Amino acid sequence: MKKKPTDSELEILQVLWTQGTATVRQVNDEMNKHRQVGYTTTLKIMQIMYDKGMVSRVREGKTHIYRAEVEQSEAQKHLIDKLLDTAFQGSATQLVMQALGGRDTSQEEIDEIRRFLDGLDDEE
Amino acid sequence: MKKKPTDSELEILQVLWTQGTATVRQVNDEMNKHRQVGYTTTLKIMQIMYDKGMVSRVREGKTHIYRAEVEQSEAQKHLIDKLLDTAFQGSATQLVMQALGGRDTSQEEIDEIRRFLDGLDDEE
DNA sequence: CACCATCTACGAAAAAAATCGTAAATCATT
DNA sequence: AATGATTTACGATTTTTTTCGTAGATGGTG
Repeated sequence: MKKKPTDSELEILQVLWTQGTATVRQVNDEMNKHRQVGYTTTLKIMQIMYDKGMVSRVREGKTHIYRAEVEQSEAQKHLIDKLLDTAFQGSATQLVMQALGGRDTSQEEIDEIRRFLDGLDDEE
Repeated sequence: MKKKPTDSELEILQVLWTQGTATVRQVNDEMNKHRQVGYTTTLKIMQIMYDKGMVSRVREGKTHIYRAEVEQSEAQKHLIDKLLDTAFQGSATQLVMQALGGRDTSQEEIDEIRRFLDGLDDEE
């Protein structure tokens, strides 16, 4: 899966990632909480994703139950790579600081990141 | 500037951000270090960006000298917001960890982020 | 079994982005 | 002033993505 998912594809993947599996209707309902999209539009995109191998599906009665075939972490990594490349001149540090600044981050989260950083030290 | 720049626009902005100002040719040359793009293609996109107000330009002899009218940090913030929303379920922490893990981060950078986190504590 | 609601399949259209060819303008040099 | 190189302007084409209408299939219910 080399190529970057489109925005719509990402929206759909997101639903599948959190729900594990879902029908077109479930995905569409979920998307409509955020913005209005027609059912057949969602269906079409999911069919395209199926053709691309980004999702798999099994027939259950007359409906299809979909599952993401792209690892969330994989996709995230790609997107970050891309972002680093196109907007942060490759500096992960800059990205991290921008992600944390200008956004309210709870103390727990900050601590969690500290522990994460501690883990990084050891590995090298 | 509410709307997200396209990928090509970002590539161009990136050059302008680092160089300060640049002609179409300079931008195009820079882009061709990474991938092959025709001169008129770059020109066209920069003209579109000019129409959108994303860049400004001054005439210097027969050429135009362009400058980004979008703050890099502004654009970065938007992009991160978008990314958080579409691929990280809104968790900045997850994004940060993904950005740092699976990538080799130097000790200095880690320390820099630590100091940055220390700064965040105080503010609350 | 007929009806109804819901689903998938298919294709076309619309919208958004990217690419490039051609022509006209500009400038430097002869 | 004519030539040549480089630039901008403009428009057309192509490609990618999104959207949706319509038709046909399926399954449940009376």
